[in-house]
Formats: sequence, C-alpha cells, structure tokens
Amino acid sequence: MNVYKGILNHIARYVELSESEIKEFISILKTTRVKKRQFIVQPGFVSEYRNYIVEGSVRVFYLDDLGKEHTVIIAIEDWFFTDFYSYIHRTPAEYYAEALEDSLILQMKYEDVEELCSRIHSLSQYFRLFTERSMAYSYKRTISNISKTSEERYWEYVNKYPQIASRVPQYVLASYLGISPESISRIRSRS
Amino acid sequence: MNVYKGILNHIARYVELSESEIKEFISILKTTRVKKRQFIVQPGFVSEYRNYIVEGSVRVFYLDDLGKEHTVIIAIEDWFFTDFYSYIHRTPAEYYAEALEDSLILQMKYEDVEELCSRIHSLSQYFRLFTERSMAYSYKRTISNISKTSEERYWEYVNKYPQIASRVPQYVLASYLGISPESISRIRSRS
DNA sequence: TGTGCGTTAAGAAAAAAGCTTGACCTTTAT
DNA sequence: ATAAAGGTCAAGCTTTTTTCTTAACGCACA
Repeated sequence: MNVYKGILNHIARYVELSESEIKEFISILKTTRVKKRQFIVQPGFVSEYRNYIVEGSVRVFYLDDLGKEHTVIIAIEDWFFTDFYSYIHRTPAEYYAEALEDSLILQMKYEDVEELCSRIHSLSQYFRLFTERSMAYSYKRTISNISKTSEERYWEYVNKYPQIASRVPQYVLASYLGISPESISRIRSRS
Repeated sequence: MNVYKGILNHIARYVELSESEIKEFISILKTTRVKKRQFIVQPGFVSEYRNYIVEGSVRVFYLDDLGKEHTVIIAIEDWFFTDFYSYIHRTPAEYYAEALEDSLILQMKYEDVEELCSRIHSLSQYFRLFTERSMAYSYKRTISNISKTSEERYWEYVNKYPQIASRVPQYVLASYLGISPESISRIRSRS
C-alpha cells in the first residue's frame, strides 16, 4: 500500500523487518484524514495515538495561563507527533495538536505498539533508536534556545528547515522559537 | 472571584446558599479555557462534566450517518451544556460539544455534584428547579418543531434570542432549527 | 399544480487570519 | 548611564477562509 511506504521506509532506516512483521505492523495502523485547523489531540482527552504524518502538517502547542501559545513541535510529512506524556501515562493531554493543513496521518494505539514491541525485537529497537535520536535533538534545541539570540535562532531554523519555514504561518514559527511575530517580521525586513 | 459571579447569580435566582455552601460549591468547579473549534465533549468519551459558560459560546450537535450535523443546543454566557445522557449514565457520549468561540467554562463533575446535592438541600433544589425549567423549554421547542413552518420557527428564534442569532453562524442556527441555510437566506431576503 | 423547501453549484460579501510597521518600554550587556 | 535587543500594543493592510446569497432545478403534498 502506498500510504505505508513512508513509514516503512522510516523504519527501514533503523532496522529490518520480515514480511510478516511488516504485515503485523501495518495491521495496527489507522489511517485518518484531518482538515486544516482540526485538533488531533486536545486538553482533557487522552492522546491515544502515536501519529505519523503521511501528508500535510501539524503543530503541537501548549496554551499557558495567559492564553499564550507555545509551539513545541512543528511536524510535516514523515514526522511523528503526539502529546507524549499523555500517550505514555494515559492521562488527559495538556497540549493541542492542530492540523496546519489538510493532512493524512497514520495512528497507532499505545497498547498495540506495546504489544507488538514486546514480541518483535527489531520493532522495539526501532522505536528505541528513533526516540533516542529525537531526545538528542530535543536537547540541542533547548541549548539553542537558552544560548542564542532570537535572530540567530530564526536563521538557524530557516536554514535548517527552509521548506518548513516557508510553509507554516509565521506566528507558529514565532511561538516555536520563542520570539514575537513582530520581531520575526523585523528580522526578515532587515535582511 | 469574578469568574464565579455569573454562576452564583444563576443559583441565587432560584435558591439561597450560605457562605460555606457557596465555598463548597465553588470548590468543585474547574475553570477551563477552550479554543474555538475545540471539542469539549466527543463521541466515544464519557461527558464527565456539567459545563457552565462564563464567556464565549458552544454548540452541541449530533452527526448523523449521512454526515449531517444536527445542533441540539446553542449556548452562550450563563448557559449550561453537556451531553446529558452520557453525563447521567456514564456512557460514551453520542454528541459533540464544540466551542464556537474561544471560551471560558466552569466544569463540575457528576460525582461532585451528586455528593454536594445529597448534603445541601438548597443546591439540590436549585438543580431540580433549573432542570425542570429546561425540560419545559425543551418540550416547547419540540412542539414548535413539529407544528410550525420553517419561517415561523426562524422568526420565533430570532425574536427570542436576537443576540444569539446575530452571533452564531447561520448554518449553526439552520441546523438547530432544521432548516437549510439556503432557506434561511431566502426567508431573510423576503422580509 | 403551485407553494414550500431541499440540493447543488457558483459567486459575492463578510469575517478572520496573517503580516508589517511605528511608538514606546524593559532588560541587559557594555 | 546608555545603546542594542526584543517585548507589547495598536493600527492598517493583504490574503485567505468562512459565511451568506442567489439561481437553477427537483420533489412532495395540500
């Protein structure tokens, strides 16, 4: 199936699965279409799934007490997203995951993933390796946030992810980088 | 606290609570902010709360097999809403409650309400009286639906709730009155 | 057998979202 | 002390999305 091509490729970059393992894995995937501005995860409901984007884009953000949004994930094709805390602990989510475009996502339930991972060693390996890599990136981002200026962070992101930067609304990027939209506007006009 | 003013006033229209009763009541209220388009209740999840709107607006609707939406409640400030069946019976909801605007709501859990009502007579009275009044209105609406023409229902609603009619999208009102949006458009142009 | 209302499709109108700019303020690193 | 960096607020502009209207057509039923 074509929709699975991306995610199977993603896995293949880390481990090798047998035909039957691939079949089993595919069997736990739920295909879902969401429309722009639709919430896939929202506060109050448990984030049941790990989500993989086949097509489209999504952001995950937190709404603070002052009503300010803090984007923690900007995801496009071939990326995963979820409210990880909620997903792992089965507690109500505290984040929103919102489609930035009409999107096609693959969803896998916590229990199904756990069950498969407990039986299929290489799949477990895959999630471990991939998650570790994500962690490493996450640290990098934290460091960047505390040590660099707004302008540096902005250009760093734009250079690293030019396709994403031009695809998502500026205020999303702003809330991801911890900069005001106005400042981004000024940074851009300076160049 | 200012956010409680509305709901305490609502209660005061029916019964009188002592200071300590008010305190107890307030202690079971959870303040929640929701964003436009966010679902507060969703099919598949138990509607845990009775919800009171401090600010904003919400609609409750049913999605039929043909994908058509039937709005059963349009609620603004000082109104309550929930999927009542789900709330009372602790079964998965069949309705959506969706914020039409960014809103601030007060939520009270079923168990907490029951517990308080079992101890505080006037609070129990309040919910009884208020619910009875809602029931009476509900019957009225049913009768209106079966005995009046689209046009009559439309004007009836607009006259009774002009603020709401001008505030919510017409297609919501249409799906509440059981009229097509196009017909509403024609009704309006006729006047 | 015409009136009332639904459906579909297209366009117009209105509203919301997104971006920019200026004025002004606060923090912080010289 | 003060300049640079970046935040906030408010206003205005542009673009996109949503909502409303209208026309054409069909069906049911009084």
